[in-house]
Order: sequence, then structure tokens, then C-alpha cells
Amino acid sequence: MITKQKGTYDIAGVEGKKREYVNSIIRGICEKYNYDYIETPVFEATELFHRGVGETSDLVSKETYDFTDRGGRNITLRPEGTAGVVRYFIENKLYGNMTEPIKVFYNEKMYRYERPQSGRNREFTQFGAEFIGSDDILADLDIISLAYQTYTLLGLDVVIKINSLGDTESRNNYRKALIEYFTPHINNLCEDCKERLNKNPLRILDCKVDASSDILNNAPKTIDYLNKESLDRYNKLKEYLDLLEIPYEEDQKLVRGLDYYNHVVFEIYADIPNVGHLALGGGGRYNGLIKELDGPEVPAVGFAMGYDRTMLALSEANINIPINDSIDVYIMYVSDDEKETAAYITQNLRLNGFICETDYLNKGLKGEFKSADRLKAKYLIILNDKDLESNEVNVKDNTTKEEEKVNINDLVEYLDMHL
RNA sequence: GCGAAAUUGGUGAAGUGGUUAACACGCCGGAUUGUGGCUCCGGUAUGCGUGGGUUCGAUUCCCACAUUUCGCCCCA
Repeated sequence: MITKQKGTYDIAGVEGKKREYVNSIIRGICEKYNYDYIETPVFEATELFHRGVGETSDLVSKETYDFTDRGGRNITLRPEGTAGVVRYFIENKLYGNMTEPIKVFYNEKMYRYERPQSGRNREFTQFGAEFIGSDDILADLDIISLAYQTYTLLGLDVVIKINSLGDTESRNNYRKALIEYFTPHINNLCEDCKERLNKNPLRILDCKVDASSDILNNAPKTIDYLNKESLDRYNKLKEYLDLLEIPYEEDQKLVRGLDYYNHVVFEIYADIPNVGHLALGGGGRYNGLIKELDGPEVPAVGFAMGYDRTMLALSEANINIPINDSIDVYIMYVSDDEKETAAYITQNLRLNGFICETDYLNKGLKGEFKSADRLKAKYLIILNDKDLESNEVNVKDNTTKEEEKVNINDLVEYLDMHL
């Protein structure tokens, strides 16, 4: 038997319907915020994802799906959405005529070569949005608001944790301060953090092992290293968030490791019973990325949310997702003599907007009744040769069990009145 | 890349070094001479993740691998 690949999963049935609903919410809100839908290729040149990410982590060597195609090209399945959008922006030279900023959203499959665990698969879906071409605080606000309102519309209570890394100068000063601070304490840090001090000191702040230690709690705060301009900007953003009544918590330990991030970074959390404090998504400003990928210096901000985690959160929080798993009418025929009429009525009702099913397996009446119940049919239409002589069928309300004879030509009208 | 636990039918699962692998749900058929969902009866794993090994004999013990779940690393 051929089975699915490690870390992949099938979506079908009720789960599929739930996702269609969530997709419709996402589409709807992106339309209001005027973000255009974008699809970029699943695979791109490996270099696209390796650049910018830098040497800091083993993402590149360890966690991407890389392969060489038949033409000898180095290909990588996209591990995230931003790089593809930025490539699209640069390749089409959209910066040449930027009368308006570029606002796009995607909702697509991503791939990471990871060891699967709770909330992490090798193939997964991310919904994200990118706002390219404005360094204004209103762009930051647009992205954060879009992320927040999406969750609100879905019925999830979320908290947005925010922090600011400041501009490049502020960020570098902070990094330097962190290294200076942690170096004398190195022997009191966990093994992983000793490693991080060299590779990516900002990530020490995320350490789970040392989370409660004084060394971490007394570490330099990002906010103390923001220059005046960066600090003003950060404070202004918070005022705007207050104005729009978007709840946020400041988190001085929230950082993003990659070099192209600056100013605001944020993550979205939900407290879910039985699951705990769940990170659903995050984002930030990445003014350095487009230049890093051979484009001009164009400011941008974006976010992405883990779709599968969001589904998990909705489910665990017992949020009701309106799905229709019932059908309007089940058309039953007693014998082969009525089969043609059944086929005709089925199509006719479908074309008039009713969700219809009939018996494809020649089950006989008893089996057809069972099917109708399994499919949660609201109405049954039962055909027998005697009634058909006078062009009539039996219509049974499957809730009240009341039954009426209805002329075939009046079926649409009858069902319109009753459904 | 590292670690822990798990893997029995369509589903939930019980079980044992030795003839026919419980039970329940589901599904199929019948009682029911074409309007059912109740009830009753019958049928539903030549098989216990895959491959080796130990043994007279393994689903049951051992090893390897795969997959699942949960951690670590990492999290763009």
C-alpha cells in the first residue's frame, strides 16, 4: 500500500468544509482592506530562500526541501511566503512605477523539512499579507489590524505581542549590548544558549530553559537601545493601536533573528483550553529584504499566520464554524421504471438551486431511506409508477414525516416555499 | 540532527509463546410480498506496521527500518 509522505495530511469531509469557511473569511476581509490575491510558484531557485536568511541558522541546510531537477537546477520548495512575493515584486520591476503601494495576500501550501510534532508538519498552509512600498506607520497599522481582525472575525480572542527592534543602528547597538551582557554569564546559561551567543544572540531571549532565570530577566531591553527616531515611531504605533482598540502587550523579549527585520515585530497568541498559550502567527517590518534580494531599497511590512494551528485553535476553543453538511432533497425511485424521471428531477432541482442527491447504487427503497438519513436530507422525493401516471411524486418532509403528493411541474415552487 | 512512547479489521479497541484473534460501532444480507429509521437473525481480520532473527512453534520475545504522537534543536 502506498501511504502519504511523512508530515503530510489529507483534508477532506467536514474538515474541508471548515477550511472553505475560513478561506471565505480571509478572502472577505482582505477584500475590505484592499489586498489583492497573489499566487507564486511552489518551487523557486534555492538561492532565493538562502539569501537574506543569512548564515545565522541551520534553516538553510537542515529545514528546506531542496532538490536538483532534471536540468541540474537547484530548486527549493518555498518554506514561507514573503520571499516569493518579494521576488515577484523585483522581477517585474514594480518599484518602477509605484504610484500606490503593493498590497497582496496569499493563502498557500508551504514546505519545511522538519521532524513533525504538534502543530508542525512538512507540508502546511500559511495565510499571509505583504505591504510593500510604504515606511509609514499606517502601513504597520494596516498589517497588524488585518491580522487582528481576521482572528476576531473567526471568533478567536487573540493578543498581539509587539516589540520594536528599531532601525539598523538601534538594532546593531542592541545586539552588541546583548553580547557584552551575556558573555560574562556564559557559564550560567544552558548549552543551547552558549551556542546561540555566537550564532544569534537575540534568540537567547527566547530560550525556554533559561526563561525564568535572572540573567535573562535582567538582560538589556530592546527599548533602551532605540534611538530617538525609532522610539518615537514605536510609541506612535502604540497610540494608533490604542485608537483602533487593538489589544496588545509589549514583550521586550520578542525578537526576530533575521537581519532584515527592523522596527515593529509582532506575534499573535491565543489562550486555548487544553493547549495553552498558542502562537498563531507573526510578522514585522522588513525594510532590508528587498535590497538583500537585489532590488532597490523599498520598505515593506507583512505577516503570516499558521493556518493549521488556527484550525486547531478554532476547534479546541469550541468555536462554532457554520458548515452545511446536509442536503436539501434526496430523490428515491422504487424501481428501474422511475430511474429516468429521477435523473431528470435531480438535475432540474439542482439547476434551481437545491442540493440534491439520488441513489447511485440501486439500493432499493430501504437502502435509499438509510442513505437519505445519512446525508441528512431535509426532504425526500419518492417516485413510483402509479403516481407518475398522473405526473405526481410524493414529497416527504424528513423532519415532520408528513407527506404530500406534488405535481412534478410544481416541485420547484413547492420546495421554495418549504425550504 | 537528538530523545520518549506507540503501531491489531472500515472505526473504537481486548488479548495470548501453541487449534477457529474477544466485544462494540459501522457496513452487507435476511425476517419485511417496494415508505425506512425499532427489534431479531446471519455475514463481515487466511490477519495482528515492514523486514530479519530466536524458537518445534510468534501477533505475542529480540534487532533494524517505516509511520504516528509528543518533546529538543530550529522556527524564515
